[in-house]
Amino acid sequence: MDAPITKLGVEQIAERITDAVMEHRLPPGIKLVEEKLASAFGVSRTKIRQALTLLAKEGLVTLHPNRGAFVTRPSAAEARDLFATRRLVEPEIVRNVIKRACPEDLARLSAHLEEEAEARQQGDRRRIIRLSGQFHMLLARISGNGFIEKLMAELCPLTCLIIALYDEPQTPACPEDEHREIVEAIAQRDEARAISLMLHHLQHIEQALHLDSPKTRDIHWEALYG
Amino acid sequence: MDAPITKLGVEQIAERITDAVMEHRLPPGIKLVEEKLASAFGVSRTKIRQALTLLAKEGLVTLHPNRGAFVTRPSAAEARDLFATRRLVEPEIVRNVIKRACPEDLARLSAHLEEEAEARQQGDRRRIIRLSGQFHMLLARISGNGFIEKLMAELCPLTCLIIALYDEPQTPACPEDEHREIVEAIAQRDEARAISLMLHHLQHIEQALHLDSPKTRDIHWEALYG
DNA sequence: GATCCATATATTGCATACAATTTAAATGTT
DNA sequence: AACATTTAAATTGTATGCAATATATGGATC
Repeated sequence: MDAPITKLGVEQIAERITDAVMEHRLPPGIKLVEEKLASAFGVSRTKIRQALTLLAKEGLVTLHPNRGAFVTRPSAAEARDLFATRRLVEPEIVRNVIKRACPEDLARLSAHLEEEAEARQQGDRRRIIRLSGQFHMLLARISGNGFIEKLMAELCPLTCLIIALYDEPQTPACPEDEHREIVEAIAQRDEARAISLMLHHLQHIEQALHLDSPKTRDIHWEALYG
Repeated sequence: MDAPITKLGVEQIAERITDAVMEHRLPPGIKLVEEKLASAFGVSRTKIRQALTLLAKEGLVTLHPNRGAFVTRPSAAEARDLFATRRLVEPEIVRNVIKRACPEDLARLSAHLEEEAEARQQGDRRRIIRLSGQFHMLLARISGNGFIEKLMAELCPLTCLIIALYDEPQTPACPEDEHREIVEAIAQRDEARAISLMLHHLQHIEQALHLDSPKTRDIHWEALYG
């Protein structure tokens, strides 16, 4: 992907691949050939292999024995389970954020909203999608529960994947400024409102998906290298 | 550990180690030397390494760069976060189990209770601890949400680890027959009662811990090979 | 032209070898 | 004896090589 200043660790490789998936640069179903990744990242296959097993554990990648690693294509059922989980967990995140957020945390949230606004103005759809996911990951981090943070760090990239599969091609990534409203409610310590906004936000994302129509969306190979 | 009939896969190795941790055969803080594990499982270090990175991602193992892999010693704060997460997730599991459990599932739960009773009668404390954890993992599996199942598959072994660190040495693993009561309430489709029992159950486990006294419990090396 | 089979290529799975680093032991000094 | 310093052993981190498997290619047959 680009020239390695210093040798990348397994985690960093996994993170790079995750970012690529979140930005829809790696579409669901695409095969990840170890050798290609190895030369791309300037490391040996051994490390790539470790990164891929990590990503497989996260569910972002699916391993087919003797056949290789593929970016996961979540089923509609899995998509529903994912949103059910997020509806369960994210209200708790909001509660804890309201309890524990210090001024610096709120500043970080504001800064993130700015980034999102910027990406939206520039029409940088890929960055919008990634940042939308990372907003929820940031909230999870601020909430202070490492287990929930880790869970969200898995669910958000998967959500991006689901959007890639089931969303209408040119839908605006995250409906408008719902993130900003959530942050405002948090800043005002209005728990009920913040939770309600969060749940509606999740509902909007899920409703925008076509989880019923099993459109076998294929990979646009030509667009990949266009 | 024992003779490999067929070559073990990475996740099987991770599973074996997880079981050993759940049964308190591998105490928190102990070092896992790659070479030792490799010869024990009859595979090369490459595979062990992959298994360890997996376990590290789960949090069951902590990787110190250039120094090796150690069974995690969860802090009191992490223990509290873990139980907070379980209190959030397990009621949802109970709800879904009541919704979706078919007769075979209930039979499986009964069978598990029998196993637990047997282990308790035999005074096999290690098996009791492992089975107690696996009861919750079984519920999670029956609940049908893969993400929650995976989460519980991480939290339960960690709970065993926390018990090893913070529980009084000879406390009865899981307080009596609370599992049986939960299963009964589930079988009767009594959601409110089942959730209440589950929450009390978790509370009992957590209350039995001494999360305040930071007793630096060391490893009893002599007992390990006694 | 489609289907089957054989061969060749590409890719994965795994163990091993070696360099880098840490830990333990040995030696010397105060 | 306690402490610092050097030397040796053990262990991790990484790349590479080779066998096993899967995929692709190229006829041969119908």
